[in-house]
Amino acid sequence: MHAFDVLGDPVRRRILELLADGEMASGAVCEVITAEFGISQPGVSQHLKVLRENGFATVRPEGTRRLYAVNSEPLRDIDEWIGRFRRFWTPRLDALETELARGKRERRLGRPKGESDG
Amino acid sequence: MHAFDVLGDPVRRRILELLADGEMASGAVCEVITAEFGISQPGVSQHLKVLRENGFATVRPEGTRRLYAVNSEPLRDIDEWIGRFRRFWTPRLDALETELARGKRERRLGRPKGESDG
DNA sequence: GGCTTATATAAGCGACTGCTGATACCTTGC
DNA sequence: GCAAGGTATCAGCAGTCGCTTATATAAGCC
Repeated sequence: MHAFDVLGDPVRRRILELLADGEMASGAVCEVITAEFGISQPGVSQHLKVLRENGFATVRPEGTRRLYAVNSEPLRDIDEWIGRFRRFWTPRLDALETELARGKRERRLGRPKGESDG
Repeated sequence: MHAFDVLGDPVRRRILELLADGEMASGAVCEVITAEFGISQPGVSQHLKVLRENGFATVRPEGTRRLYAVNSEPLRDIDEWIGRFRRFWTPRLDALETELARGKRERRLGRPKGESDG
């Protein structure tokens, strides 16, 4: 499943918003989602599974609970894809932001300047 | 259809990449997509329709041709949603980028400082 | 008008997704 | 061991999406 497909579902987007504020147990996520979307516990669990299997979330067991947290890598990939279009709404800041983005990428990947992504 | 659903399809993402380089006629898009994905002309036309109807592309007739171009608004919306998670991969530049983003939003919306998005 | 080119729409079908109810799994505490 | 709470998985079904073939629309040219 492609990252954009994962974010195509409003329930999954909402779960990520919840996790953005910090770790949450499956049950806590379930309470909120059940209230807001009216879907069942298995439904929520399946969405958590999709997030897990596509790298958007990590799990950590704690007793009988399972604590979920955001894993930002796929979101970063999406951000980079969107970056291709950013010049459409920030024509002036283009150069600065390209520089910032390049700096970030290099810090992350430990790569020398001037190598392309391919 | 939600913006993320629109981008969930690889064909539509590719079409947007093509349009990012400038206006293109339906037929020209069709040639590339047909070659790369092996789908028919109506298939491509249907994807263009989805992009149109969801505000990702605009059309301009020119003779018998129809010239498509990127409309960046929905992409900008996605960018703002992703922005909520940007601190996960750029913790240090957070403040600077928040400032940049705020500046952009105000320039775009003509709004005074301090009003929230809701 | 009639033919050609460029593009869009319609109808129908298969595949996939997301939901539910039922059930299995795993950890804790008695 | 057994019961209970917390969570994940299974089976099945309905709705949606994307594809194809066939057809319609519209502009240009003779």
